[in-house]
Parts: sequence; C-alpha cells; structure tokens
Amino acid sequence: MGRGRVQLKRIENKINRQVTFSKRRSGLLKKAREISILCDAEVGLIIFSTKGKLFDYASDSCMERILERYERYSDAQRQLIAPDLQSQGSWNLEIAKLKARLEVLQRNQRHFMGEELDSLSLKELQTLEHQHDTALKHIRSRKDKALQEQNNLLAKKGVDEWRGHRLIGPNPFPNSPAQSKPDNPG
Amino acid sequence: MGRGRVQLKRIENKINRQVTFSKRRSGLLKKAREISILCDAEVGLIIFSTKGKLFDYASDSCMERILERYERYSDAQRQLIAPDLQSQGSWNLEIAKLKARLEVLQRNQRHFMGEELDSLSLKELQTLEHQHDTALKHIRSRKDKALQEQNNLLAKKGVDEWRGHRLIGPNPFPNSPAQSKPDNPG
DNA sequence: AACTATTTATAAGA
DNA sequence: TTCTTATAAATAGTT
Repeated sequence: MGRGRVQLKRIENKINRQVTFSKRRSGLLKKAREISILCDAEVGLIIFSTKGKLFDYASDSCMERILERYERYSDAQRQLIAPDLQSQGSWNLEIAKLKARLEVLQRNQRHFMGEELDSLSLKELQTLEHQHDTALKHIRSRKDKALQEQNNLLAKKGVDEWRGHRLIGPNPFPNSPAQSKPDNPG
Repeated sequence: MGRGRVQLKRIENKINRQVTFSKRRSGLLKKAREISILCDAEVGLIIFSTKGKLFDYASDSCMERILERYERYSDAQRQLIAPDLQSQGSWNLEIAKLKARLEVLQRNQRHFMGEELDSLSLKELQTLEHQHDTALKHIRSRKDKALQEQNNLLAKKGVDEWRGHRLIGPNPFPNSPAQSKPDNPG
C-alpha cells in the first residue's frame, strides 16, 4: 500500500527498514485493537524490534491473562503429559535451573573474554578462535558501516559550514573514529 | 476500508461480526507475518474468537520463545521500576533477578557472537572489537601452548616406540607434560 | 465465496 | 521525525 509494490523479504536498507517498521507497527497495533473491539475477540500482540525493543497490545484483559489462556490452550492440546510434579516445591527447582543456566553462560562468557582457558581442550580452543574470527568480521563490518554513516552525516553537515571558509584539503573529515563529534543529538 | 465507514464498537449483528472477524483475522495475521519478514522483527500474535477458538502467528522462532522473551523483558522492566516482593514471598523476587540477569548475559553473548550489532553504538562496537582482539591473543597463546604440549607428547611416544619400548602399565613419566625433554638423537 | 466501491494503510518523497 | 500524496491493499456491504 503505497507508491510501489513491495516484495515480501527483509528490507536491506536499514533506514527504510526502521521507517517501515515504525509505520507498520502502529498499523498492526491499530488493527489488533480494532478486531478485538469490533468482533469481541481477545487479542495479544507482541513485537520485538531488531534492536530488541518491545511493543505490545492486549485487549481489555491484560496480557498476562491472555498468555495464561494461550498456555492453557496449548497445554490442553498437548495432552497434558506431565501432571503436577511442580506445585509447591517448584520454586526451588526453577531457581536451581536458572542458576545452572547462569553458571553455564558466565563460564562461556569468561572463555569468550579469554579467561580460564586452561580448562579447554585443544579442539575447544580452536572452535573458540574460529568463533572470534567470525564475530570480529561481523563487528568490523558493522563498525565500518557505522563509521561511514557518521562520516556521511558529518560531511553533509559540514559542507555548508565550509562554504565561504577556507578549504584545508580534499578530505576535510579523515577517517578518524569517534573522537571528533560535533553536536550529537542524543 | 469498504463501502462505508465503520464505528469502532462491537458489531451487534452476530453474522456480520463473525464475517468481519474472519476477514480481519486473516488480514491481521498476514500483516503480522509481513512486518516480521520485512523488518526482521520477532512477532507473536494470539487471537481468541468469541467462541474461544484460538488463532495465532509466531515469527520464525516459535511462540514459546517469544513468550519467554516477553516475560523476561517484562520481569526485567518490572524489576527496574518497582522492586516489589509479590504475594508468594521472596522466591519470585529471586527468580525475577535471575531472569533479568540471564537476559543481560544472553544479550551480551549475542553481541560477542557478532549478532544483533545494530543496537550498539560506534563506541560500543569499538570496545567490543578491542575485547575480541585481547581475547584472541590469549586464546592463540594458550592454543599454541597446547599444540606444543601435544607435539611433545607425540614426539616422546614416537621416540619410545622407535626404541622398541612398550608402554604398558603406569606412566613412567609422571605428570610432567610440558617439561619433558626427550633426548634428541641428533 | 465473489465482487467492487470505498476506505485505509503505507511507500516514497519532502 | 513528521507531513504529504500517489498508490497499493484491505475490507464493508452486496450479490
């Protein structure tokens, strides 16, 4: 709906993707609200942006109730395989599970930071090294893009200021990183 | 969108309501799918009809994962805003804290793996890059040591076999892996 | 279910 | 981000 058809595939341009997300998000939330009111339906909508920000809508009854109902429904369909092993003492169990997960994650993180490496086998070390290489490639690529964007912005902004002033050289903004930031609207 | 405006209130005619529900439901599900694909967002949509029938959509990762993430997010937020102990006692609080912590760690880990980088600032990217460089140095150093040790072991084994010795039973060279100096024939 | 007159949503541009 | 506008899509009422 707009000036041109759109293919159903990820929008590669980051700016466009962000703008489209913003527009469609509000459209989707609006329609969720409409159907729930017009048709007396219970609706829960959860949206996480790429950046991990949450947007949600829940009809009259709160999201908690809808999710509960959903899980009851799912459970019912799943035929209730596991009965009531968890009722009272489940808190301890859940805490234990969470702690175990935390433990594993923290250990992983230390390894990623290059600590506690003695506990790793040669093969694990090689895997780790490879993961770093891959991650670094992504990070550098993303960083370069960010730099480029910043430079473009600065250049655009700067051109006007330079007109009528002295020109120092062909490239007024050498690739120096985040050091020189003029007014950065935050 | 249709022949006549529609007021945002429950459609009283049952038949109309049912028909509208059916049409709008498919529209809503379609749009949920579109935004998740176009904008690379994680979307979960749950619809219960008046009659209690369930319709839902979840982007790539299953609904379970989205709901989990939603609850982690909510918990984390609630934790930040109101550190209230709920009715059940301190268990909930502890679980909430652990979950919030997990959320942070998992996010970190994704960044370490070179994922979800869009949410990072240029400066954060540079820090991340530097951490990787440091970690890689440690890992490579440790790996090289491990390789050396392995070579030493192999070399020793080779020498023994060369001499026609058979290593059966207890290790004649108790725990001195790195130090071992096989007499070099040469 | 189809059809179609209209209203809405929204892509692109400013 | 916000507004504007041309167009694509969705859908209300009809058949």
